[in-house]
This record gives sequence, C-alpha cells and structure tokens, in this order.
Amino acid sequence: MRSVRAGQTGLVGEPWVLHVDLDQFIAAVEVLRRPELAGRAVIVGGRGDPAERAVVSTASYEARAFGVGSGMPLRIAARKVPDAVILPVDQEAYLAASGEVMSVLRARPGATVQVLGWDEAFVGVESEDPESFARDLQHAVLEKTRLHCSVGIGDTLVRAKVATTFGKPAGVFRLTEANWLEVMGSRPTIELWGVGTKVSARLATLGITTVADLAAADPDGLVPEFGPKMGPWYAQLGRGDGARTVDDTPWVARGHSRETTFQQDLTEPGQIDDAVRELAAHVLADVAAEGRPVVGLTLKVRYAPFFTKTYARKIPRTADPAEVLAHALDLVAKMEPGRPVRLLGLRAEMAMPEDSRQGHTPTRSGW
DNA sequence: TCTGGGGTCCTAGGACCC
DNA sequence: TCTGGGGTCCTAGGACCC
Repeated sequence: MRSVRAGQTGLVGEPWVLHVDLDQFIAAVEVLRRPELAGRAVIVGGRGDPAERAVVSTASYEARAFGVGSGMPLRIAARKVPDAVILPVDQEAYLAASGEVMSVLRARPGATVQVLGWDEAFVGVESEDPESFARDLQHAVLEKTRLHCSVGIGDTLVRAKVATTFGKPAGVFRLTEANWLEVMGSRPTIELWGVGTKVSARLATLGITTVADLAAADPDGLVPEFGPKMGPWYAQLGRGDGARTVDDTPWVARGHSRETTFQQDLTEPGQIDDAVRELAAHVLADVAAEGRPVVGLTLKVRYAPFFTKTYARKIPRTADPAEVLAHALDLVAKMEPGRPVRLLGLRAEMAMPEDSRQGHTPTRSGW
C-alpha cells in the first residue's frame, strides 16, 4: 500500500486529497460512441424501453433541463422529454471507459488512487500547487479518454469530496479547514456526503438544520438519537473532519447480489422457485470468480411497491453451488404464500480472506 | 408519477450462555 | 418466587452511496 496523508509536511510539498469526478459519465460515454447524439437529450436507463418498469440511470445536461434526473421512472422521463434518445444501460462499456480513466490517474507522477465507483476516485498527492496538479490531471484525462472531469481539492477526504460539487462542470475547487464553514456553514445538512433525507429530518428535530449547527453540536449529544457510532460520526461530518489518507489497498467485496424486478408480479409458487434458481446462478458465478466460500444468504422480496421484506440466514461455510442453492430455496419457504411478488433479490455473503486486511471500503467507515 | 440494481455499514431486539 | 448483568451471535430493518 502506498498512501499519502494530507496535513503532514513532505519534501515535495503539502499532502493533498483530490477527488476526481467524471461529468455526466454514462451519458458522456454514450455520446462518444454516437457523436450524432451530441447536444441532444440523452436518457440511459433499464433496457431502454420506457414502457417497462425501470428508472433513469443518467440523463445528459440537455435532458436534465427538462427536469429529468437519476432515479426517476423511465416512463415519466420519456413523457417529460418526448424527443429524448433513450438508451439501454451498457455496463461493460462504462466499466471499460472507467478502467481507462483510472489508468490515466494512476499514471500521474506521485499519485495514489483510491477508486470509489465507475466515475470517481480519490487521488492522494504531495504538491506545492494542487490546482496545477488538478488541471494537468484534467487535461490528461481529456486527452486520453475524451472525457471531462471535475476535481475537488481538500485536506480531508470529506472536504475534497464536497469540494467537487463546486467545481462542476470541468472545474477545480479547494475546500479546507480554513474555508469549510465559510463555504458550507449556512448550507442545509443534507448537502453533506452521508446525510440523506431521513437523517437531515431527524437532525432538524434536534434544532440542527445547517452544517454550522452540526459542526457546533456536541458529538456525545447526538448519541441518544443516532447511536454510539453514527452520532459522533455526523458531528465530525459537520466539521468536514475525518480521514486524510488516500488508501489504494485493493477493495475486498463482502458479498454479491442480484435483483430482478418483474414486469408482471409473480403469483405462481413454481415461478418463484425458478426465479430464485436463476438469481442464484448469477450470484454463484460472481462468487465463484472470487474463489471464496459463502457464509450467509439474504433473500429480498418486494410484495408491493412500498413493502419489502428480507429473509436472512447464516449458512455453514461452503463453496458448493448445490448447497448454496438448497439454502436459498429454504429461504423461499419463509415467504408469505400466495402474495404477489414484484421483486426478488438474492445476496450471498462471502467469507473474508483470513490473512488479509479488510481493505478499503467506499463507505463512511473510518472516514 | 411511481419508484432499478449493486454495494456497505449501523442499530435494535431476541436468543442464548455463563 | 422472581429474575442480575455481561457478553456474543443472529436476524431484520434502515440509511446511504453511486
């Protein structure tokens, strides 16, 4: 592992955390291979058929102007933008493009790269002029992949991540302890990375509505509402504090899952068994690719648009697909008989490698 | 208007043990 | 008859992210 710890003084300059985020990544990849789509409203989602149950993965800026955003049902999006180009999700293409971008980042001199997702990564670097480093990086990405990205610069991972928002599109923005409250203090807590609608509402009941409020909150005072870990974590988030280390330790998956939303709800018992067998085949293929045994299973069932139940079970560690399938079918027996099923999901939890560290996980843990 | 799919981690409560 | 206190494991559900 190589790592760069921001806030320490090094020989080649200060350590910095950069957060690199590709601009409208999926739509941009689609436009690259179909140049005639440039300037048009492009919506990517599901199998590209607005008549099906599916949602928007990404919308181009032209489509966003009509009020279309990710997570919106494809049907609604199509109604809002009648002449939009609607495309199916092509994961392989995005994965390939993502790989090219990450290679460019890793090739930057002195860079430590921590991948967060298809379209974003932290880059640790020691530099006297992080803005110049960021601009060079943007030029390199554009030259090699024809994709634009925005860069946030920070003295912690959280500040770098939040800074990127102010750099979009294709810009650079720096956020440190020095200007954190000036920039973020008066903004609502929901703008923080890791605070969503539920938590911001619960904070509001405590009289905490802005980032400055949260920054001033007593960490222990949040424990009764949010628990021993999350309470202090939110207070830290309000200050923009947290980890300063960009860590390129390879990520180790905890599990793999597959979900299917049915175009028509399933009602026959036989259909459900068949669906679970198919999910299990996909999940087992992903697990087998890692060569690690399965130690737990979770079956997720959506019986109605808003009613989801999960059935979980630890299983004796096994790498035998037939055994895993048998346990999965056991979980089916817990389901409510005769109730129409709209979605089924199966997740397999894998044994963690004995001798390895946990590896990096792209979550709040440790940040 | 009606909500995907792939992930991670945290919390609460019950079971069980000493 | 009534019922401590600490610990661990498991299951279910919640919240968030991309």
